[in-house]
Amino acid sequence: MNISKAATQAGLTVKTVRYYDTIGMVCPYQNPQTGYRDYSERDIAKLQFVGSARRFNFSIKECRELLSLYEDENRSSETVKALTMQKISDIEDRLTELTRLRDKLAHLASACHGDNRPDCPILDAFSANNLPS
Amino acid sequence: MNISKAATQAGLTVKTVRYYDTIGMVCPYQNPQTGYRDYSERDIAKLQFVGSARRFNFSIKECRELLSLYEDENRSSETVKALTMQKISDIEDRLTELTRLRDKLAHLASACHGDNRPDCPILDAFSANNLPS
DNA sequence: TCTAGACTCTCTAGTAAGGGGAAGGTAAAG
DNA sequence: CTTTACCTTCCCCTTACTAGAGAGTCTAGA
Repeated sequence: MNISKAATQAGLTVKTVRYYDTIGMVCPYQNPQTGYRDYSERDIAKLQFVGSARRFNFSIKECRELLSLYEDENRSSETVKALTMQKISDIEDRLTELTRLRDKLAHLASACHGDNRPDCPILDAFSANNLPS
Repeated sequence: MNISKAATQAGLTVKTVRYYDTIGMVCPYQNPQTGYRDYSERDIAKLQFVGSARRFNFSIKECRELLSLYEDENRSSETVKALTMQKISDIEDRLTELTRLRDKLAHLASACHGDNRPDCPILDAFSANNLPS
């Protein structure tokens, strides 16, 4: 299967699929005459797997780890679960941080009348070295 | 004031402060003999301002915009408020997305026993091209 | 068979926002 | 006067791709 069909099957772009080859994550057979890549069903499955994991916020490095577990017939599920729990924890940290930022910005915005007058509580807060700790 | 003191005052690293000079955001006087940067009080205030805005998740580009408003004596607050409301909206979109991801991952993790058996609902979900839409 | 258009390849460069570290000049303290 | 602590520029590294140039290849229709 050529690269554009492979990309479509996996819900990725051609550029991304090619990128996954260059970084050694999903490497299809490559015709030595033409240089064209040829994706097997197994390659497609791997692309889909990586695509899903990426959409679940796993980094490329983590995807590599998950992929090797995915391909290991004798794997145990504990490593996968640990990775996932860690990812959940990362996401929750980010959620906390973003929630706090939103609340602070909303507070500033509510104090700003937003009209043509030059005084602005938002800029005042920033210039006061107001750190969103 | 030398760059390391300026950085400390603004809660930034020296590298970051130097970077803000090279991209033309906060450019101090630079001694033509030694090449040393010399930060004025006004430069420090601008660094603090940018530092705060960055910590509030504004991009460099947005910081530039805010900074020019900050320096404009005849500004009106409506542009600042609009930028802030847009930023709040961006953050809320991200919050929604991350919350959905966390919930889906938590669901998968709860279905995974996480022991030494090789079957794993998390990997199964990924390989099933389960898209976190 | 020829050709047009669609597809593929590699390669370079760019993105955001700096971080790491080398090589070399300068300032301040003892 | 020397040591140490700064400072400078320069270049590469990071993440996860994306854009585009220039050139080769495949396929369908005339």
